[in-house]
Amino acid sequence: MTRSPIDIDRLFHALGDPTRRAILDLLNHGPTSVTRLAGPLGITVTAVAQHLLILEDCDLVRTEKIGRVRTCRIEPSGFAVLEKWIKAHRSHWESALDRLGDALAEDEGLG
Amino acid sequence: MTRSPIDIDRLFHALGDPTRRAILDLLNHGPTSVTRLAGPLGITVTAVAQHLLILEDCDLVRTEKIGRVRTCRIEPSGFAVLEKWIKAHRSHWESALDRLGDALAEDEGLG
DNA sequence: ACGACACTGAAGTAGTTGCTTCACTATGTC
DNA sequence: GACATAGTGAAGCAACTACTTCAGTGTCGT
Repeated sequence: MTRSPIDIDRLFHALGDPTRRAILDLLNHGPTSVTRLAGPLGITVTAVAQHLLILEDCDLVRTEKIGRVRTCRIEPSGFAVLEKWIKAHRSHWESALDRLGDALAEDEGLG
Repeated sequence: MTRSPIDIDRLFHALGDPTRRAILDLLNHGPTSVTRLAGPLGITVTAVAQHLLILEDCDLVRTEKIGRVRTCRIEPSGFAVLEKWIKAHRSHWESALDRLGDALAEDEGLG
């Protein structure tokens, strides 16, 4: 339904930050709380909460607050969008490889 | 280990900008010059050159200056790094799907 | 040689980002 | 009820980003 470029824009932007990828790595070991994320990352819970908003916004993470604890976990649908983008572009850079081969065969003639 | 090198950091950051992805889209139609990129993008050649430095830095684009014209083309190796990162992380969010399916089923659209 | 062309380098700027601190609410425990 | 715990909201700040303009440098056509 959402095939706008804004989707992939937010997705790449979210993944472009090392702290956010570190959060994803931590969540790969299983769901955990905001405070338990902040510890190993060496930043405040406020900072983690801000990152989580961004990660949730592009469906890389899903969070659910039960009582006073917000439990965070990996949300696969965001990654699916990423894979879709790559799949859509793979043919192009594969053909770039072919073109390189052609260029090597014909050597020159570009302008 | 899946400890992210600086490589993937620059890669995601490069792809996080819509103008840079637009440059890649233009280059998908074949190699072209800096000036010919600047036109459809509606920005100055200086801005394009700055983007190209970033794209070259993470091997998404390769450029070659012949005479006074710098010819830019898709460089597949950067995309290969991206695919490698995804391949390394896919199992994690697939197991997240399993965990989710085991826990409960909220309605969420996944194509 | 001269001017048009393609690009480069430096410097500046408005807007964004990642993080902080402080004050606050809501929940669990005694 | 009192206190600690878990997280939220607002405001502020230093660093960064994407662009610009202006002044070059090198190259091509005539």
